[in-house]
Amino acid sequence: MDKTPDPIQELVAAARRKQILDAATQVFAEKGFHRATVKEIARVAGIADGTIYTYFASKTEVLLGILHRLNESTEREQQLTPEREQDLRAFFTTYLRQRMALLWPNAEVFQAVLPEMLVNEELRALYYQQVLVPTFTVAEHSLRTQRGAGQVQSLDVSLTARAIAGLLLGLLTLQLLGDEVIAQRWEELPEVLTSLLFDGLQPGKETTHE
Amino acid sequence: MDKTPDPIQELVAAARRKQILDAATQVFAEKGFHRATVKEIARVAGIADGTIYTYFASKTEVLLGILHRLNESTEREQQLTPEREQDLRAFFTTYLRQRMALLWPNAEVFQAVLPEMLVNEELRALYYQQVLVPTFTVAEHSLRTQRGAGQVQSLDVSLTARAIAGLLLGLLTLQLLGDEVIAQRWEELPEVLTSLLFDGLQPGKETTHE
Amino acid sequence: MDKTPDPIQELVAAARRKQILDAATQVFAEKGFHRATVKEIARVAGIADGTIYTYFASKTEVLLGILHRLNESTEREQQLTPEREQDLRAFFTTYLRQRMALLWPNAEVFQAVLPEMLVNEELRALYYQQVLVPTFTVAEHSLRTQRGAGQVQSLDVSLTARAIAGLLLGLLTLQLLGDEVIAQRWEELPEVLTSLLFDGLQPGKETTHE
Amino acid sequence: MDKTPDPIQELVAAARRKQILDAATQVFAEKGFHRATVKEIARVAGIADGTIYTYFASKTEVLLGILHRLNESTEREQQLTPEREQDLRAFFTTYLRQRMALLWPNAEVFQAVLPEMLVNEELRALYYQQVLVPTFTVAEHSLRTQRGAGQVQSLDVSLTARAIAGLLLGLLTLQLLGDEVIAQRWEELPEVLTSLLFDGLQPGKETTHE
DNA sequence: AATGAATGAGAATTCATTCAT
DNA sequence: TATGAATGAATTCTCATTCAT
Repeated sequence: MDKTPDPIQELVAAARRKQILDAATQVFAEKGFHRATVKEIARVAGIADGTIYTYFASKTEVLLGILHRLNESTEREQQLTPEREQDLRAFFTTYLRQRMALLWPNAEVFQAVLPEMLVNEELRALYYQQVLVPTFTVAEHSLRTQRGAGQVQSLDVSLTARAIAGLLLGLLTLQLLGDEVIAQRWEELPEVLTSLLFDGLQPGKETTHE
Repeated sequence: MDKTPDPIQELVAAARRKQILDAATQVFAEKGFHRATVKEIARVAGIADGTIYTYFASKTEVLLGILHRLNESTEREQQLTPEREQDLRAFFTTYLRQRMALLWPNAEVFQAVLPEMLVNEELRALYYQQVLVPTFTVAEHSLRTQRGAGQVQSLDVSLTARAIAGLLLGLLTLQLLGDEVIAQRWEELPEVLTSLLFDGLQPGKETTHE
Repeated sequence: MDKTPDPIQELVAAARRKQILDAATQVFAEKGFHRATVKEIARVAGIADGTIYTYFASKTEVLLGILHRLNESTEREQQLTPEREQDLRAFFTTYLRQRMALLWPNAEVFQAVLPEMLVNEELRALYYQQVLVPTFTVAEHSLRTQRGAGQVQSLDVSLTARAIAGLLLGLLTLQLLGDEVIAQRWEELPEVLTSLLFDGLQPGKETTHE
Repeated sequence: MDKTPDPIQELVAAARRKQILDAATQVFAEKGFHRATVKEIARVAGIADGTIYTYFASKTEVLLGILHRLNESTEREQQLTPEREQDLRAFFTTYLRQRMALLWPNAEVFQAVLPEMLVNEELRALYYQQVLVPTFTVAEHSLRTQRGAGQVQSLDVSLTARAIAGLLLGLLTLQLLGDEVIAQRWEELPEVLTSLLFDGLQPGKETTHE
């Protein structure tokens, strides 16, 4: 009478979930949440429409499932963050490179999920709490640590963390909006951004770093 | 056979268009493009459903109408951009303040329009060509001018312009995603960002500007 | 308080009616009753939508108007029928030629009106009473007269009259359905049909008439 | 990935198609194509609106479906046509009787489909190619054969075939337009028409056939 | 568990008709 | 009378979700 948590069943179920979420991510990204139909997702996943409802209660839950998966992978990344002190500048470049390497393949997920988030309270809250807050927290903590060590000047930690996060988010968005310069030179961005954030716009300072 | 362009009729028609676009902007922002119904837009505009089709061929055309309006106001702003040389830093703060003052009230429009843009090729192309390209062009030109005058160090103009645009776009997006810090401290951002971009993250430089 | 039957006004009104009916005939024939819009009819007539309602109570009434006009012209034709006794055969050819000359230009009207008649009781009754019944009556009378004069064999007058009417109606319909043979050889039909109806299909009789 | 054509499913699907086409034929005939609503067709078929779209892509496709069915049954009839030589006259009566027996029960279909055909290019072409052309071809062939055998006088085969087809079509149309004489005496028509076409209108010939 | 046909609520759009100007 | 913008009922079609097999 009890649920027998058959481990094999669970593996199969997990695989099906992944299958569905992968398909949904692709279709949501291509067509957007509303234009994407459950039928199409099922087709891409290679299963019948109805089967999706064995694993997810609704189309919206599928989107939430994508978000949760994103969240899990984000959590794993968080650790990557504060590497040991080398040159702070070098560290920062590495950090950016890491984050962007994570952002790039998730661009599709982001594209799938962002629009609906702007509109769906529940989704937005979930994403904010589970992805953004931890990101900010880690970043703020990192900044504070560096500042304490005198590595970073005394700036507004909260807003700076958000500015850096926003910078990446914004660049990703611009790329999704069709900017080819960003798309083609994505690799160069970590360096350019590091230069921008360390040397600033003002001249005569680039010598400072050296 | 010809239309006699009765100026009074035109005024009335323009007012109706505005009425519809205002209502649509609000409803799209609240519910997103798809969840927003024509009926609801009409209700908010205080007219009958069918009347919308006297002014716009389809729901999508209403969205395009919003975009065109945004485009027009953006065009007007572009001129504001390169103000007189004072302290470059002060100029930059002012510039950011202007742009953000424009962004803030248009947040709703942006929220209404962005999601659909990520998914609708035509819309995306339109926005990119009519809003982003001019913005980048102006910004790049400005940066080049300053650099020529030795005011700005030798950096990658294209990517830097995009970085700054992306920074603002990303911060706006974060705010739309529910970040209250940004929402509450929006006013402070120009200063903080100027500081970030001029002084950089590295310590010991804040004295440079003084 | 009374209606002043200003004769000039009446002329103008009659002209407007004609203008509208002409336009409606054309548009109904092209698009069918339902696909034809009042707006389109008005456009073709060169007036505003609303104006049509000054002259006709509804779109259906416009169709009825077309039918009435057809009826009037049909009435006028009826007289043409029983021409002088010459060779009966020659008379019949002439008769067919006349009727077909009337049918041909009215093909458009017929196309406009027939489909709706098959579906609209009122319209059907009207057409039947005002166009078909008189036609049959005249034809039957004519047949009876000829038969009395020994010119026509003793056949079923009612059904024969209908057969001849149906023959013309059917050929017209076939042509409207796209038969190019009929369209191109419309002129020859009176002779061919006369031959068919007088000589019959059986061989060895064609000599009879000679 | 492939569809396994489950024969039971196919039977069920075929039954549903028939169910829908039957209902549509009835409703189209009663109300005409445009006044007929999908909702009404579904109601008559005893299914939900949406179900119709599982089997037909659009309302127009339902009409095409009716036409295809008509076409298939017409194809089957074509074979019936040229029966063995007996008295040619008797043959012709039989032929007419057959065709009219086919026409009569299809009157409803014809009524449903004709009006839209007069207006819809695609439909018209389809009907012409698939129903009329084969009919003419068979009829012309039959006439030529008979003529070759000296059974039929030397007449214009093309136009004669069309005249006979038009005769039946026209009589059917007159009946649909409400002529009660034709409706009540439908059974007698083959004889009367045979008499008309063999004996002709001219007197003195009725003896020929005897 | 998987299937996919059936469901029916809901949405965009059309258009005959009205009516203030 | 003429106009044509406004109206809103009505219609086609879509698609998330259910459920019998």
